[in-house]
Amino acid sequence: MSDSEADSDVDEKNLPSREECEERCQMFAQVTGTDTALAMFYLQDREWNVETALNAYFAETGGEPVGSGQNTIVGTNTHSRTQTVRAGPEGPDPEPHRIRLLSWNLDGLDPGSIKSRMQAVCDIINKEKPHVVFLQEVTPLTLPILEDGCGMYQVIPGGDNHYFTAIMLRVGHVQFEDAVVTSFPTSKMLRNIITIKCRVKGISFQVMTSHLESTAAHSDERKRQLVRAFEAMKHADPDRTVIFGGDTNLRDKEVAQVGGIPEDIYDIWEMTGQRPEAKFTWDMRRNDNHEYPGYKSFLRPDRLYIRHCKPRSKVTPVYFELTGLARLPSNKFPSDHWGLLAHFDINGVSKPTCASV
Amino acid sequence: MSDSEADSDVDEKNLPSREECEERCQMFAQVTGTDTALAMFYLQDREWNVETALNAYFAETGGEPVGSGQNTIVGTNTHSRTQTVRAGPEGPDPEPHRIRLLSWNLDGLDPGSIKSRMQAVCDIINKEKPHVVFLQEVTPLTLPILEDGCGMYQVIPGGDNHYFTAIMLRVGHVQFEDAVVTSFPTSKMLRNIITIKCRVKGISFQVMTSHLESTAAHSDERKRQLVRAFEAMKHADPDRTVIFGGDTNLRDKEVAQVGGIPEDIYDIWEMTGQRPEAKFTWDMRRNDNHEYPGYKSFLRPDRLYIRHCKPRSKVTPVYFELTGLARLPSNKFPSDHWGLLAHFDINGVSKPTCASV
DNA sequence: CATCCGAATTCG
DNA sequence: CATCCGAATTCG
Repeated sequence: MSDSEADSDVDEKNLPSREECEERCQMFAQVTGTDTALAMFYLQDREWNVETALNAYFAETGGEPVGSGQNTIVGTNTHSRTQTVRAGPEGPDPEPHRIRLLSWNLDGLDPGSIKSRMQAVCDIINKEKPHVVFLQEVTPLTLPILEDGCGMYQVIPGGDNHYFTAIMLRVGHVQFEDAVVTSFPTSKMLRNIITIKCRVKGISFQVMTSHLESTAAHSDERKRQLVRAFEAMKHADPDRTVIFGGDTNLRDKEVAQVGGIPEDIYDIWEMTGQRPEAKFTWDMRRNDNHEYPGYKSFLRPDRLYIRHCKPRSKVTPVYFELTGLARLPSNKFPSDHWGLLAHFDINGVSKPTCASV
Repeated sequence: MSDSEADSDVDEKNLPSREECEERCQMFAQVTGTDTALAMFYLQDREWNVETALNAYFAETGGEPVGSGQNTIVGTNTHSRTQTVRAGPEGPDPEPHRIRLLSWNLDGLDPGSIKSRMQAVCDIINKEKPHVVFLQEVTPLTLPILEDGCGMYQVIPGGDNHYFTAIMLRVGHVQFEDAVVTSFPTSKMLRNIITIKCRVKGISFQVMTSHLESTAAHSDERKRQLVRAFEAMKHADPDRTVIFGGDTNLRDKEVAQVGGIPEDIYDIWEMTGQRPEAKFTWDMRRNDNHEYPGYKSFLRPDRLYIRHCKPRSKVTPVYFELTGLARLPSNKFPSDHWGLLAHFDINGVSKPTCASV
């Protein structure tokens, strides 16, 4: 939406820096499953444009081209080059086997310290550099703060008034393919799902976030929405690794009441060992952003689910942690929810040798 | 329990009346699938004792004897003879193909007009003469009223304090075999199931009643109890027709939440045409035994379920009606619930010719 | 500008 | 002697 104001100070005819060229070789090698020597062969004749090089490679080798459909990676790559220059040169990926995803309900509805809370969220995102970020309770006021504060990210909001969800993709590291926003037909709270198809390190993903119907009183609608999300995961292209999550507002008994998690879908907190210290993502015992007299509830509304691609999984969830646990100078936490940071390893990929580091 | 105080005024050596003999011939013919001529042949040499005659018949023809197990029909038959004499002679069964079952929450907890309400219930039972009666909210005060007022019935209570369920069997028409009371382990309201094995017109039944956990707030416990009841129905002897019901306190969505009614179990109100006038068994719009300002709820807490015997069903539910719809002189209804009266037809049995009527 | 839990209670 | 509904509200 407001992602192009910084483009003018960069001459697109200039070649990228040596470090940037190395990074693009790594990316090409990652996506194609080849090596940096071949990458350099394709990139140096195409002004180091990764998309052009990849399309040429796939056209010659008969593989799948990048960026099919209406939304291609052209805009993303342009953005990527701009942003990468603005953010300064990066070295080669220190964790080529690792993919990270953050999900966070930002409590944009609480006006207290809203700007510094959102800036703290940006600082954490920029430090952790997750490839994909799921956000809930973004507002018209907080969206520009997040966009400005996370210049390295492409932001796809799921709404534009009151409060809504958004997905952020790390430019230059996530190849955006397609985004669709699907409303829940019987939601009384304008709830929906954002579904984005993208590639990360050569792996095709479908990432989906939602903020399912809130409060105990709306359990039935929430369960309907959960069932729809599970159905969408099940029916996604088998080639894609599907990750759905966000603020589901779920109670465990509700998951049981809809028949449990479907057979081929897994709760990422559960499959990474059910670490108790990462369980309660909304915990009044530790988080006093909202003070109510008398009660100290702790729940796990924020959840992530994965459905692997077929015929075999390409990533493995390896670690699940909470973030946003530190108080800000205002004495508030960034949100009343903790953020969820999930780490995935790419299966069967060992760290490549990095000759130039 | 208190079923023998009237025995002394009857000489057991006396032969039954002509009408009683005819009735016993009908019963024998019904059970054996023969005719009244053969029945008379067996009965007249055995002092018109139906059980002895039936056992002789089955011993000679290799069929299944009546009254296996610890609880035999001996006691019931003795009772039957007594009660029938006390109640006066009956003619032959005017509806030999018909079996009837009544279920009713009697609201014994409401002290208002309690005795006349319970007497009205007895009057209805004695008029309708259902073979089996399921009662809920019987109390220590109301149990003796029901026992005294329904002398033609054997009463098996499921508890003895506060309030509880009971099953009544029409003596001489229902052959009692066995009764078990099974507590729900997590009930906070002492709820249980009475399970009775019996025979009616030659058909083996397992009849079960319960008063499932009450109030909207205890939905989860109620659903657990429902699942247990369904499991008990499913696992009953395949030879038996199983009828479970009572005040289930169910809302339709709760049935859906436990996965719906199991495949081989049917809701008798539904399978008899879902007659709207027989739907709401607790209807504040029509029943003002309890007056609350402001709300007029109507629900269907009282339900009956059937699981047929294998390999094919022996009875068919044909009609489902409400009872207790008339105001008493006190202006109260017999209970705040209507009673459910279900009518079953025995499959493939046409009315026998009644030569002597 | 905003109040999310959940058992108990109110009130229509 | 007894208060069962259910959405909204309270209060811990």
